[in-house]
Amino acid sequence: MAETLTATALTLKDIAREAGVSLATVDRVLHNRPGVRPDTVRRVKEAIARNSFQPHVAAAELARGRARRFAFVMPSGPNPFMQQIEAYLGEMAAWLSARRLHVEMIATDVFDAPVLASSLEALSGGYDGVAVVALDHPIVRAAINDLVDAGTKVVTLVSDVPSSRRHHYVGIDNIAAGRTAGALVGRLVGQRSGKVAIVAGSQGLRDHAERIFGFNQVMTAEFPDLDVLPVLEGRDEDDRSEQLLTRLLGEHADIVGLYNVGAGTQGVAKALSDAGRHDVVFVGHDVTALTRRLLLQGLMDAAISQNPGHEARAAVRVLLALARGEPILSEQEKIRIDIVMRDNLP
Amino acid sequence: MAETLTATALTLKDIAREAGVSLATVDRVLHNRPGVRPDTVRRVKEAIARNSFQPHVAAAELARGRARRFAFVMPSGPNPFMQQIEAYLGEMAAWLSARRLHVEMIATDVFDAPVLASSLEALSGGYDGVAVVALDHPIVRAAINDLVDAGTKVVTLVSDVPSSRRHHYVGIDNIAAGRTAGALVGRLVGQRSGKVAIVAGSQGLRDHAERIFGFNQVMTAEFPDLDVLPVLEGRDEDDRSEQLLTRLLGEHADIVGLYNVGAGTQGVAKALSDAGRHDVVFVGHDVTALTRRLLLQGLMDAAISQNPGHEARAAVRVLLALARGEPILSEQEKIRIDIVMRDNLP
DNA sequence: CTCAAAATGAGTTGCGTACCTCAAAACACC
DNA sequence: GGTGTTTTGAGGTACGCAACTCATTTTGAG
Repeated sequence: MAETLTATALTLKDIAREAGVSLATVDRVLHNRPGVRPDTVRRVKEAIARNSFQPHVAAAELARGRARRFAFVMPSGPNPFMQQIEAYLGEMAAWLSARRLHVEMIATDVFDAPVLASSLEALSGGYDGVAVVALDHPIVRAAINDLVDAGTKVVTLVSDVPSSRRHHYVGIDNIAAGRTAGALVGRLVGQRSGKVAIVAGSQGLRDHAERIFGFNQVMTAEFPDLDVLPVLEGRDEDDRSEQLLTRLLGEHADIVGLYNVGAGTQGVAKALSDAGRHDVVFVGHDVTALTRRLLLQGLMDAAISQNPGHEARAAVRVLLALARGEPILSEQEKIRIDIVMRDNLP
Repeated sequence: MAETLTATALTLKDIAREAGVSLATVDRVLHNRPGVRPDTVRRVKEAIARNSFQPHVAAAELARGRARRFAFVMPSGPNPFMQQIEAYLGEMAAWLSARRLHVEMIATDVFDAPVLASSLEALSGGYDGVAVVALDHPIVRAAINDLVDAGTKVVTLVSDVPSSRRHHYVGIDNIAAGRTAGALVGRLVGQRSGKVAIVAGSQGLRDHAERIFGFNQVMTAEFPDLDVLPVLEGRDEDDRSEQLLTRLLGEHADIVGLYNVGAGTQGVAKALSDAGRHDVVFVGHDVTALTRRLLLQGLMDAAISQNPGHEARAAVRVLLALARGEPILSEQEKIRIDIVMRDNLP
């Protein structure tokens, strides 16, 4: 009836006795310090495994003395999504402080590869962990690898650099996000047939390109009656997005669906609204003050959300687990693709 | 450019000096131990607040020595959702063990109020925290309150007992879940008009009643063309749900939507399938092996999910935070209502 | 067998808090 | 002013581990 999920608590001393060595040797093995014969290492590790020994996190943390320092390298300029991440980190202040963790925000131009790379290089040595919203570019990749080689734990945030040796990626699967958007547009359009517009920041951005790819995948395969128009590149700017979309709406009276891949939402909404096209199914990304309002008004139909709060906390937890050498709870740290409609607005 | 989110680390000794008292007195204040003059308490608390002092979690945890014991009181019998929660707790074994936390699963008949109540009473004193899937019944409420009075931290899981003095509820807002289901059915049905069926376990279950309430709210307000039929009570059993629904489908040729509020999904799917009614928009709850298959097949259109992994972890984290006297990260522990369609299946 | 190098043992200190004891001081009351 | 009670101080021990020193043992090469 009652079943215990955890073992009884052993200490390093017990492991030392078990392995027939001294505490000092166990310590050397545990921290990969030199000067232990391979055979002895094996014996100690076996004793650890045999008893499924876990070092007491609290004791280890207390003993190491120094506080840990993490840096969050984020885009400069006003970006609501990033501001939310920052705000959520602020909410964790007490949590961080109780664990003697220091988190610093570092703003830089993450869209300029050399600038970003030098910002990263500048961090070397000073931090135990770095979370970075990274551009996928060779020079950035090299900077990340340098950090990793210097012993710093690195996680990419929101936008990944899969070719680098970063320890972890905290963000969504953008192809799946695009697919989800496609399915939503297609399903919500219903019986009608017509054209579907796409507004993106730039097809050069990895995440945007992936979303568009996923979106087209679904549209082609499942909604052949819907005709996807060429992508408008609004550069995530409101004005430009509005102009481009306004022109497109004028050219095509039969647009029934719209996928806004990135930011520039304000402009997209204005174009739709001014053209009186409230019937167009409008799917976009992220829950912000603006998209929340648009959803409630009914102008926007659904938002694909990646929960900035979760991303911020996951990044911190992953960096901490990496720094401590703990395993990562991958299920917990995986960022899910949330579909947000009016009635499940968080 | 760089901005620090945390303060520098003080210790209790610093606070003692600041307040002009001894360490012992600070300790007494911090742990609400008797024998300190109100005026002195104030001075100490002021010093703590003035420096926004946070006790070092690791040190506190180490010093207290005893491990913490938590109990999870869950339904006996084969319930896939509960099995998932249990599985996720198993995945946390290393995490729990590194923090010297002991979690025990206790199976009982949670649908029998007296049985559940006595199971709860039996826990008194033995545990630091209890998570319980609770029926909302006066005798259960009393048992929960007794636990709370005995100093045990109590969280309700999945199903709440709001009238009790439980410290926290880990689960979704079921009215909002019902509303979301309603919006999905309405939107996915599209232009068509017709009837909508509801299959529930029982309207006596709080969570089911709340979901139906939310569902009807949305249908009435936003989809007047859809006619909601009386609720079928399938008791969460496959056979019964299938029979009832099969009859209903026979009686009404114009059913265009279906909301399955609880379990019995297998039966509901069979009824739909056997009747050849693949066109009916089918929205249900929870992502299990079955609903996953149905979503991929296209027989089911969307599942409202409450992420059992998140619930399991949140319950543990909340109990731990309560036991330590730490603040709860409410954003983090809030269980979101996930809309799962084929393309964002987790 | 010798000797240096490598491996290991033994021990210490400190991290910040909890929890405890005992004595001293302050206070209230008559 | 004396009494008893309440409040406070001073100090110690323990928690489990990290990180270090230094002495001792073992090993392997010549």
